[in-house]
Amino acid sequence: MPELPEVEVVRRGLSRWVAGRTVAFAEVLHPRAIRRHVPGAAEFAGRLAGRTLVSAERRGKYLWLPLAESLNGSEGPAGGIPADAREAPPAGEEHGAAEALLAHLGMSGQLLVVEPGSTLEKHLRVRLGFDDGGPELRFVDQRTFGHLLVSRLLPLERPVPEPIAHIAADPLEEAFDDEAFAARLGVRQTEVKRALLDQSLISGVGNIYADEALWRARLHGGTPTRALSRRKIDELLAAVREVMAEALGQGGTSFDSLYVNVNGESGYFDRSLNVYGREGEPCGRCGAPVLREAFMNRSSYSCPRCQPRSAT
DNA sequence: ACCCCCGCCTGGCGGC
DNA sequence: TGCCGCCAGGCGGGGG
Repeated sequence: MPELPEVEVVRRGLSRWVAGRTVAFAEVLHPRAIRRHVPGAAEFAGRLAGRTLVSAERRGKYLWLPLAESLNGSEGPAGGIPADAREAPPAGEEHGAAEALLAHLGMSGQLLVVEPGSTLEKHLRVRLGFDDGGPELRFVDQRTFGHLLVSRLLPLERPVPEPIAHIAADPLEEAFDDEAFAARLGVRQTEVKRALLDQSLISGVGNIYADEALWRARLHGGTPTRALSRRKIDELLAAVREVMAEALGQGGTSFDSLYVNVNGESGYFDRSLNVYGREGEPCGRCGAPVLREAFMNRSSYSCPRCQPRSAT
């Protein structure tokens, strides 16, 4: 279940293995995977053919690859070498990219870099081949919550694809404004866990890292945001960043083989989770059994002693 | 405008 | 053993 750290691991893989390469063909094997690309599968494939994937960008859980007209002018050498030596230029400008290939992995999406001849994955949805004859990029997604599309890149200070203009900066971006976030929490009529999951306030935080950050900050998710002091909000943001940085250091969280990084290796941060999925197990801080509560047709996990409902 | 919550989709698995 | 139904997840959009 990819959240921000896992998506960042994938971005790095794309940056290393795919950036700078030119698409020879795109093949859509399941129309649902491109359902948000309104003009449809044929248009999607046509839009990508011949374009160079300039770089790999991320905001929250979204990934995008700015598109340029072919950089090399013509086809590269056959059996080409992966673009691992060069970090491609940043989004847009240098090559005038005004469009991007946008991806959201949903809960089971994978972007795999594999040899062209290799066996097609059972849940393969979209396939991109390159003009250098090197490894393909494959979008594999069992539960089809993820999707790909090509869209316009908005000419902002940091260009972002049009469909995600409403997604807030994530807490690992320099552009994330702690003070503005705190101010918005101060006037919201909602609970802190709902706020953490609201991608228009802060992006990239999913159910797992919300629970882990709340545990670290000793906050119950049901606490009204207006009850939080500025200091407590700072603690919470620090906790979010901490848990994400640790996960990133370990290559992302993985509970099963559904999540793998761009080369097919699983992360293992799940061994480090303190409360998520640990109902009944002792809290690592105080020993009280971890509590599981229903939340939005799923679950929240917390320590009943370290995270009392009234804490501010 | 703000906030809440349903529905989307699939496969693994628990229970009968 | 087989089948049914529940559960997981992010997020768009509709309803209140």
